[in-house]
Amino acid sequence: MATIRDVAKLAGVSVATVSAVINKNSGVRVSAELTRRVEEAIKELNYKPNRIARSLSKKENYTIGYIVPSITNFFFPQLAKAIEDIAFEKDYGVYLCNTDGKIERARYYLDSLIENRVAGIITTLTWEIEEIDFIENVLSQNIPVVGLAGARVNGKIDTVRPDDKEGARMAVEYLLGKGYNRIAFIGVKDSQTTVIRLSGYRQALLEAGLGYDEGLVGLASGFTNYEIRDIVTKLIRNYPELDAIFVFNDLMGTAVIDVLNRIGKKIPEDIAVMGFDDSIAAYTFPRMTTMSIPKVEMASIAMERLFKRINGDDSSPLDIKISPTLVEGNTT
Amino acid sequence: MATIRDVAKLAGVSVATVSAVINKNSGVRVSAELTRRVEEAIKELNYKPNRIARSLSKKENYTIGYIVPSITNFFFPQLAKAIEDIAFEKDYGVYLCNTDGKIERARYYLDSLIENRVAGIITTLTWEIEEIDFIENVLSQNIPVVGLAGARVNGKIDTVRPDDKEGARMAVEYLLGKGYNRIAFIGVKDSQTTVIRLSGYRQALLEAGLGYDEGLVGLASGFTNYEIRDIVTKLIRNYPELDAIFVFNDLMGTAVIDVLNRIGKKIPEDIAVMGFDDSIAAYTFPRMTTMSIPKVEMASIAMERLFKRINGDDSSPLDIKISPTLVEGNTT
DNA sequence: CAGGTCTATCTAACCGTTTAGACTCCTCAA
DNA sequence: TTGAGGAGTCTAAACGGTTAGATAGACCTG
Repeated sequence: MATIRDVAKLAGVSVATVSAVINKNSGVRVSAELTRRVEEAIKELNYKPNRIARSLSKKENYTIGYIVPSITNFFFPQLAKAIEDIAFEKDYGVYLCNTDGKIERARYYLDSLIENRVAGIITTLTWEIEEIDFIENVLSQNIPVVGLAGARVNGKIDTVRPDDKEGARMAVEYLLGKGYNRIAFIGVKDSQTTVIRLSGYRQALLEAGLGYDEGLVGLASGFTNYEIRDIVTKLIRNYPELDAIFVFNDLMGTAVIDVLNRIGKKIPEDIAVMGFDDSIAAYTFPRMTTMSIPKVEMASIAMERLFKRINGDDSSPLDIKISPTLVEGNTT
Repeated sequence: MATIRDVAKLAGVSVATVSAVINKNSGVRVSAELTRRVEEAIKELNYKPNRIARSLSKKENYTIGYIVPSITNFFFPQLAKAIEDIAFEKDYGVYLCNTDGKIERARYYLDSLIENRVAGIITTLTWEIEEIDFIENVLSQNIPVVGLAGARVNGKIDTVRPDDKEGARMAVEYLLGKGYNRIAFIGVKDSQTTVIRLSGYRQALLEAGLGYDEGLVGLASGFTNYEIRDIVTKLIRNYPELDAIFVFNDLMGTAVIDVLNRIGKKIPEDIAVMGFDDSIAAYTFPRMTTMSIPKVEMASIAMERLFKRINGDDSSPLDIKISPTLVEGNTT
């Protein structure tokens, strides 16, 4: 592969001149004649500057890392797209780091992103405690990190996320307003986001003067259908008067609908189902009622924060919450 | 940020020794005493090797690029996950390059991946002619490229893709077997994959002794609902006896179902709908009948080919076709 | 016309690794 | 006692860019 020295030799100039031609805007002026010769040589050799060498020399890397818990959860590709769009505009590349919910993979990627000297990292934090020291490790290497969606970890980094508690509260309030009053909640074990959404669910019930009954809360360890089947059937057995299920997110919501269909429950006549995040609600029939999270807006704000940090801003970290909005479907 | 020289100085050894300790398996032996001192210094300084420098020096880059037409099309994140999983195992990073269907973005990314000297590229080719010269450009820089899904471009690169023609033929054969005999096809304009799936549709009709009627084929320029609404209503107006629609992919299938629901058609009683790719069929209610593409298997084979090429294999390129399988749902 | 200024270009050091080859010891056989 | 061989460690030159500072003309100016 041709190098800048090959180009310089062929054009009969120095490497500095070639470099100046490549980086037109660097302030160094090159005569028309030499510019022409350099450009010809570049074409002749099909020369492509080596960004690795450039990064090393300039100590800057036009790459960011995006750490995502599950790229197959329909919610995240939409964030990924928004992130990638903005990065593209700014000439940044994006490293895709899918942790698959495994903390050792998050650890590996965080380390790997440091070693690759990325300019910054966008991450969805899902674990909580164990992550803190990794993040601090990254920050101590002067690589900014911004949390996108997920739960807040500490006050050390900017976070941009949906107002999960308020969103869940609104969702349950909506269900109550529709006349449902035996509402279950199904979420994910060991998920801080579940804890927060659950607290909104609880608050709405208490505000309405209804008690909070732990028996109405089911937590699954993942998104696999058979576990959700157990949870749903158990709920129905224990609470025959159950008339609505508020589910942690859309993906899980589809699993719940599937189970209800199989056991012959009519939606929404027998039981209403409501999702959260609007990642897939628009693609189900009947359309699932859900709380929509403005993903593009959220990702934009996160990226904006990240680039501010990359450019040296060290004001104190912000925790930005974005309000979800109700999208009424036909499952309630 | 600490460098290898800082570590060497603190440990009182040479950089070569530090390097040997970091790369244990390099064959160079280091005494226990010096190893200990180096490791202590690394910890003390929180030293992380700079992979950019390493890449430059070793002329190898543990990164591959994944060029994807649309990360928000549910089909692709599933491929992305499979690719990322395999890359992770081999200690490779993945650059996510979302072209959004824009050829200038594909061009940009291909160039950028060359400049970043990635080890290889996995790409879904969607355009056809214009892409060829880009791909050749990449190959001429000795960066292997493997086509995953999408249509074949030329005989210069390995391609791994579903057998689209056979899959479409099977789909239509299945519909005919169920007794439907006025079957429309809806696809995407300027898509080579549409052309291929369409040819399978045509073949099945001809094999069954039914004619091929161009009026039954609708092509949309994208996946937006209102355009699909026009296509569907026009089809129904022109062919009142229409009893089934075979749709290019699942994503589009959901749009078709949505339109049919809105105009009061019952599925599958009035009209059957069948998708392709099984990217989202499992999440719709009723579950959509579709042709399933074994995504993980396909991605694995593509990655296997890519790593063979990275390791110098230059046997002639293969075009590997994977047979889709029918997944019967409740929309037919 | 000497000296100053400006412009275009070049030389060489540097970014942080890897690694070939040189250099020391040390051991052991002849 | 000598010298060959090997183990452990080091020095210094790459890798392919960027860029500060040097250099050489060209052009003014008093």
